[in-house]
Amino acid sequence: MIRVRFAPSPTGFLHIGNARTALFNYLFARKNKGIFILRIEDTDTERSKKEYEESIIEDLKWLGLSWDEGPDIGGLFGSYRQTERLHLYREYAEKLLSEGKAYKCWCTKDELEKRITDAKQKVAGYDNYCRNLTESQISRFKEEGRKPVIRFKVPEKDVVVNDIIRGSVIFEAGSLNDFVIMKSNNIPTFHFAVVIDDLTMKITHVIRGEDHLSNTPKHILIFESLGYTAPYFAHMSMTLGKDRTRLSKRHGATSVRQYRENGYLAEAMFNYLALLGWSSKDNQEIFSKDELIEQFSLQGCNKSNAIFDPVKLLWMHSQYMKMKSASEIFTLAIPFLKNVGFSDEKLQQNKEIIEKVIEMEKEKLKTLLDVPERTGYFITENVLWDPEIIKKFKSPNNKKIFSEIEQLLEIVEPFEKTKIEENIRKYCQDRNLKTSDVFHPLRFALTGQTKGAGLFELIELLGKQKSIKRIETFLKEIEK
RNA sequence: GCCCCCAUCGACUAGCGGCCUAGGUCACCACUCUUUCAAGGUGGUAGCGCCGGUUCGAUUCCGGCUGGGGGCGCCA
Repeated sequence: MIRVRFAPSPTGFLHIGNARTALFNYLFARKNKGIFILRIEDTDTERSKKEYEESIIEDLKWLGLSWDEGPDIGGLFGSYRQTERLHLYREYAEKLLSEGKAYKCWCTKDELEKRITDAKQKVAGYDNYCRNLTESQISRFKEEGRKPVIRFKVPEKDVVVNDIIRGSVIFEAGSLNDFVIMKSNNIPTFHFAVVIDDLTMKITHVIRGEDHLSNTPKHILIFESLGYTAPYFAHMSMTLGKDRTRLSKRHGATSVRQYRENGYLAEAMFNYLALLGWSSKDNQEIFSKDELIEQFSLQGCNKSNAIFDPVKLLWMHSQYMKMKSASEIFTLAIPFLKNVGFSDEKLQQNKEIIEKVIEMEKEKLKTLLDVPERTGYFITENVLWDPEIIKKFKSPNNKKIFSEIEQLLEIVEPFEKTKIEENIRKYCQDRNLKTSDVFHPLRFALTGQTKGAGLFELIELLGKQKSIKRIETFLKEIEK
């Protein structure tokens, strides 16, 4: 049985790059009918926060991921929160200590710093000083009240990482120095905790970012020292920003939370992320979740880093918007409509008309955030006209046109789009007016917008009363 | 400084020695449709980083260089 995990540390919102890692793990698990595990790596007691754990879980669920074992649902191999498994790490550390595969290091920060710069070593970092301390040295350190860390005694041997995506990667002996596995506060470091957890949770495949490739020898060595074989590894390419540096604040929205708040649909994000660093052989771009699960393979993963392109995401997103029904979009857009001030009552009252407008505008809606902008003017009581644009329509001629159109609308029967169009076009012809000289100002008067749905269906939907009222108000406005 | 990974249009990618005059998607440009903004349709610009090998033949295999990314923490 294949078992994979996604192991975020709760030190911030779910990052897009991490979301992609989670997604690949998820796809791999589902494809192979395996188990997907969520594990919280909260051993950084300084930065970890419970709220972040909650938000990460929320965002993963929103994205459409589900797991079979995790901190929120439990499982046979729990706990799934590292701070709740501390006894385990201590147990294994003791074992290594007693077998002479690890040792206590009493060095202070200052001492370490000094020794490292003095030595000008090839390998940056610790010089394994505390490997061979005498009894008297140790008792002196104890008397001084020093709190030791536990370091792993790195054996002098080559380590080969057999990576599913990258092939075999060789790290030569001597490129690693003794690293800390237990901090002085008796909490494991990341390197130790991952191994113990992957071991005890029976993880079969470790799928993670390439930033961990260089750390993998450490993990393999720990597995071996404990008498186990390491799981399979697959190091996926990194997600970069436009300038080929790590995706960061500078590049705009970087957390899935932000995209969610900006009105993105989870399915589109899911689809886009899956295509970063992975592709099917047949040029397909739009995939349902099931298709993705069906077609995913680690062999299809690209080795080179991928740049996150919000523009392509947006295009893909608009494709998903088109696939949604008007009523689905309405429901999804409710929070965004409320954000601009429409009450629940108001929205429910106008549900039908909003859905009609959505139907009309659907092709143009790129995100849910566009919904209030493109439908709000239908249900608002007071249209707001941009004073700058109003200026353009202030001519006496326009006043005449508007009042005549008003009268014309008064008598159109039935009040539906073809009839309205017929009448207004005839009016233009009779007065020898260019249609565009009438259509554009009219749209602006009715909606306060210079863009939007087809003018005549817009008028029909607005209704006779509202249309006339708006023209009247607009006339007063341009008389000012 | 040492170690590791990577390298096809601006971006995501297909390509796994001859099917390549390098294909698709986004973006971009042009045309088209059109009462606006879009969307759509049609067409187009644009790429194998460089230098050496191997081979009858290299985008594809090997080496070097260059460039980009990552790691070397009592962060994860």
